[in-house]
Amino acid sequence: MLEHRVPELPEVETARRLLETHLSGKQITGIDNRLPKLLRDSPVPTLDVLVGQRLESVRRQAKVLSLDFSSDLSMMMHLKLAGQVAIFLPDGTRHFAGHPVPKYDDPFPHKSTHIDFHFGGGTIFYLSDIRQFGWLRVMPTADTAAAFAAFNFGPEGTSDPELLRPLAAKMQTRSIPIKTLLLDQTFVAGLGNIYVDEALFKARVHPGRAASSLTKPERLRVIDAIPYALAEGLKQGGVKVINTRAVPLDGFPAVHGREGEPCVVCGTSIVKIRVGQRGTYFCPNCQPEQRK
DNA sequence: TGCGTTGTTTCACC
DNA sequence: CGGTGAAACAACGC
Repeated sequence: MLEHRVPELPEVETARRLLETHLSGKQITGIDNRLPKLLRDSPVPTLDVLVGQRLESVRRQAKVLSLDFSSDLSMMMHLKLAGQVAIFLPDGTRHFAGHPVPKYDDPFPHKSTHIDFHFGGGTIFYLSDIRQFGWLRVMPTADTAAAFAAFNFGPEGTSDPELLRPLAAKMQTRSIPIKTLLLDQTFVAGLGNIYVDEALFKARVHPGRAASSLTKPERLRVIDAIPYALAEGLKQGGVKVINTRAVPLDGFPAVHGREGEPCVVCGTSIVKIRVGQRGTYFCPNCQPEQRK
């Protein structure tokens, strides 16, 4: 079983920072696109128009990135579950965000590396996607606002808990499992399967409970746990790769992917169930199905 | 070989 | 019409 580091918001934000730090101000000198179908529903159906352009900024909303170039063109990008951003600098250092395949010390381009973006000065941005589920769209920068708006994203999960407070009332009106609600990007933007499990563990709420069944203290704990879990992930996503190896932080994730292992809080074995068709990990003692 | 995998969209149904 | 749950979809490893 492949170890997953699926691109959720912390990984996408890490990718944004890498792209902005290492590529902004640089000009694209050439693009080798070996998988043109990644441009799905793209208003401009080719990357060729970006050659010769300079990257000005990199924006993110939820898990969607926009690379904004000179001449008012933007490339929107979604890494979905297996996208990887790799930046090779002329000094030989490599910087990564997203899925762990290709591995950090593999030769590039890897067989799952689909696009090479060559930048002035010898910097290369490799976009890999072993599952080929991600997408790119090229459009005028002026059209990105409408393109972002069309996703109808809820508030950013990284927001101050105070700004997320209105979500408490909305939870009361929904009968679906709290986990399913938190995965809905129009409810709150940025949580994926891993961080939802982590947030609900932190909040001590069973993932399968109907959102409307949560008490007020539970709703507030869930809201507080959303930015907490994302910040924990960002802390790890931002960890530098040392000697071409990613170093996981101790204790994270606390429950996701740890079936049968002891809960870090109480030692009870972590249990895996399915909630809304998703593999779901939780501690049956810390997150009881019946309110305590 | 069919199942599991995730983020997102679509669809049937009440 | 809207909420809900399930299926579909992308590709591939096991």
